[in-house]
Amino acid sequence: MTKARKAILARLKSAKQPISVTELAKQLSDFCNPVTVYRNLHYLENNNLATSFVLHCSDHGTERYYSAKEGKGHHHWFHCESCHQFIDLGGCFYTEQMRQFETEHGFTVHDHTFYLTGICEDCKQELGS
Amino acid sequence: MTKARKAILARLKSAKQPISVTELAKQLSDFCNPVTVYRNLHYLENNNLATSFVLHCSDHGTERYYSAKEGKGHHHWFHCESCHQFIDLGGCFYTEQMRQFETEHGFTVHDHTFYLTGICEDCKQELGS
DNA sequence: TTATATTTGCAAATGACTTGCAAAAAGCAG
DNA sequence: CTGCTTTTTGCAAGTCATTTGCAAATATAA
Repeated sequence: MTKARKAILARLKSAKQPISVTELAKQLSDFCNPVTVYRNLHYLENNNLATSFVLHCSDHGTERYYSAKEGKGHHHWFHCESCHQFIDLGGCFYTEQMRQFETEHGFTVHDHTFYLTGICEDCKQELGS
Repeated sequence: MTKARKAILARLKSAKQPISVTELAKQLSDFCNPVTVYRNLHYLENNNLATSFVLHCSDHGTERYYSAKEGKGHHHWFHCESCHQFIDLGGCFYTEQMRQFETEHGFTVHDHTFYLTGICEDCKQELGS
């Protein structure tokens, strides 16, 4: 495992929440090229060391967010469109419902996407709304 | 309302399922410029005549999909990554859960995204899997 | 430690989506 | 209708996330 790869994975782990490629590349800019970040994220995801999802945020547009895969199954998140922090909503609570949809409609689910966007508690206070 | 606008809205209505801007622009290519499609979709969404969401599909990448807003509240969809048809999962079933998350975490939800991707019944048979 | 395979950086491409600007169409007052 | 103001359109060009070709650099294996 190369040092760039190691650094990227380490940053994903320390982040404790999903992080966009743009942000990750910025943070590691002294360390490696953005292209290397993209390529290693693909590598990590293919090798089950990271997961990602695409999220659209009004400030930053549509971006893919990555997090380290460390045992604790699939999670869903709330994203604050003011401070851009994520809040963990806990483990995936849709497995059962997805099974139901599968039998009801006959399709096979390969993936699912769920996330919330809005304003977090702290930002609500700061913005006085 | 201009003829381009009318045509776009008509197509959204006749589609009965979300349609990507790319696809919509292709279908209306004899009729108006893609830029006009983009601009009118923004107009329609701002005026509550259309809704959209961002979906990532392995074949077509990340695109925004639009549908006409005709009374019948917020819906969620399954997207087949083979034939690229959508299957309606019915009205939104997350309102209650979202309220719960809001009180639990103190944030205010502005929007939520949920969709499934996979292979539909018909395509499973055709692909013999 | 040399030969082979993988990874990196750079430059350039892709593709969805946006924007500036001047011409064309739509609305509107008289 | 007709002239005038506002909105919309098309075109060209620009963003921005993400990908790709290629040759140099690094890692891995024999």
